[in-house]
Amino acid sequence: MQNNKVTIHDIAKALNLDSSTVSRALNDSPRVIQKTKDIVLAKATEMGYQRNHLASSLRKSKTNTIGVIVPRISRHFFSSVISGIEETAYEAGYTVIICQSLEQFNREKKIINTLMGQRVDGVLMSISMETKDYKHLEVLKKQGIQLVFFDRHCDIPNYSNVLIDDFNSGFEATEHLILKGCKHIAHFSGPQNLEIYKNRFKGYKHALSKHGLPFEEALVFPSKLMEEDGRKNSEKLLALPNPVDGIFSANDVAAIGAIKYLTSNGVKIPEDIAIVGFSNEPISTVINPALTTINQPGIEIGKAATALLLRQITKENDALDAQTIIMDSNLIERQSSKK
Amino acid sequence: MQNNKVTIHDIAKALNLDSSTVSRALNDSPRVIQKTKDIVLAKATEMGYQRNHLASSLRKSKTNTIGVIVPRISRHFFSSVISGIEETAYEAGYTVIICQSLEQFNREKKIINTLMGQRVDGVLMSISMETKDYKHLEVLKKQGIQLVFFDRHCDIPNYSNVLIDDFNSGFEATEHLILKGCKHIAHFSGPQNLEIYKNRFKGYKHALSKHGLPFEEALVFPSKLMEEDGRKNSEKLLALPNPVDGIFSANDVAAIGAIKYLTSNGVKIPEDIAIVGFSNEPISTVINPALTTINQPGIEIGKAATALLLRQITKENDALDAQTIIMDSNLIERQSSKK
DNA sequence: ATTCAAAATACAATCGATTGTATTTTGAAT
DNA sequence: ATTCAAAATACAATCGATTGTATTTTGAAT
Repeated sequence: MQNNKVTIHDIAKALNLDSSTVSRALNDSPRVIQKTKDIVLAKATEMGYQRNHLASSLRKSKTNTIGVIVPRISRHFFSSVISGIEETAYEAGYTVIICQSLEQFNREKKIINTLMGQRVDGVLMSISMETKDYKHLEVLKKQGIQLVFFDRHCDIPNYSNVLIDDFNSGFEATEHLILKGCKHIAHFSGPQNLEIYKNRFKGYKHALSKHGLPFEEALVFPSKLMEEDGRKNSEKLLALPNPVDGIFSANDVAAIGAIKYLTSNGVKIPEDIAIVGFSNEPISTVINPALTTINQPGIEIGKAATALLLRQITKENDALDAQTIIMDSNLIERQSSKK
Repeated sequence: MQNNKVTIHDIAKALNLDSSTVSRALNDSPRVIQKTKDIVLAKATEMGYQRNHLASSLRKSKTNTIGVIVPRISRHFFSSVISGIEETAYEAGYTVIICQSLEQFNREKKIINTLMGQRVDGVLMSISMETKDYKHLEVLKKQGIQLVFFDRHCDIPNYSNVLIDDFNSGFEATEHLILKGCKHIAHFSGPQNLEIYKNRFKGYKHALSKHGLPFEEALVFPSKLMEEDGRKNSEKLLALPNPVDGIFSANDVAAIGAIKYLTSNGVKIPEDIAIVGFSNEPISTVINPALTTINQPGIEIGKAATALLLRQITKENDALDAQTIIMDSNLIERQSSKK
């Protein structure tokens, strides 16, 4: 009928006990006899008691809540990371608050503030494309809130990371194209303030140099890697005097844009231009031709990042050093590069 | 250096004021003179004060937090609804906690419990495919927590909903196939405990009867509408004595599975079999042939559901009746049905 | 029956912010 | 200078759970 807000005091009154005993009984404390625990538990269930998480957290100054910030949850890679995070967090009795920065620096800052106000015990994040300034992250750390980056990290000391080897994956993607016989390989690069895109780019350059191919600035197309960027880059690329025969795109979405534009303009993929993407988004298997890409183990990254964060949260002294965990990634060959 | 946990008491001490005055100053109360407000605000900023949301919510018994439960965030429809929810909630000063049931009834129940423990002010949800029992939702309501369904609702009285007209959309999808000349139209149906799938199915039947086509039980393929289900249904469907020339799938994912299976088995789409999906997932534009589908305005549904929930939360008397809002949906014609 | 350590439970303070009521300060009017 | 209502600020209780300390109860040993 009415607002059913049962507290431990109500249970205590009903049983002629003190609220402290009820609290200890509900928390299975050794200081309360089993018989009392049974009685309290039965009464709590009967009265529909729900522990007030706010009051409990306030008193313990521990919320058992972690915040997660991703650029956008609609990216399959991020939603699979989140699934991994939830699984590990849930097993450890933690609640997860998921937030999207939508690639906007201002939203990222506001989210950090909200999460601090909510007194989360820790934060897992992948920074936005616009993030170049890290003051908001230092504030977090100063508040004693643990922070672990996954995928899109910051190259600053004393922060923990769970990553894949972007340099090596970029290298692998590019070398794959070279081994397929490509000689003029373009690169769709992402914002260079993000380490991941910087490293994929470096891997590309390294593969060229290892195989004696010249690096040409004109073959590098920087963008935010949206589908539209993939189309526009492809248009420019077709206008180059020296025809391109391979593309390594720093993500799948831009690669998809390229495939759509190129095929509808009569370019044969992979015969004329072979393409490799990055992330193994589900659409990479649906597009025709299917897209060769680098698989990132999202769920495992989420689990590892959460496990690391929880270790940092529950350690007694704050002496646990920052660490970086590198997860395995691998190239999946599909039609778009099968020459 | 150390845990920077500034409270209103610290500010009060530093300024030789009472904490109540500091609290009122920070909340811009008319009971505090502007000069004092300025001083307090400056000091709060200087000391790096962050309001403790837990303490504030506990005292006010209002968290300004809403919980969102979706089957899975990786479905584009749901992530777009979430974007709409976040936008409206954020503008109104609410924080959003996003949870995934992963289509599991047990997870849904646990999530409801967690959200009650977190003392959310309201919940927006789309139920899981396994949900047939609504006791956990009644508990929510008894606790005085407002609930609004979107998309996957329950057909029980006194709950608010934001929906599209699934019956009519199912009708439109099927009639579209009929107008394209299809005579033997199969239906990939979803779990019939969910109203949306029941209504899409009803729409399908209505279209058949309106156009004088017989309804055949053998042409209905019930499943959980995963990609694999689409493949398996297609396999069975090809084995039917009377060849099918059209498919209305209750979601895009199963339709994609069908397109993949059928095209790789030499069936021409749309010439041999025309296909219509449901939801307008992004992959429906990437698949070849592109999939005709029903567009659901995710962002608008999210906004409308949140606005309705907030109205219910902030109304004084609990006399606001439950209401159902129907949002516009429309058929998008693509290659998969262009005969 | 009495003693007394151990076991069980009660008391009371606390987490940090809010808010109704009480007190002090301000400054215009005399 | 005094008065006094209005303005500003202080006092104290409170939200609900937790936890260190104090008190009561239990039951074995005498």
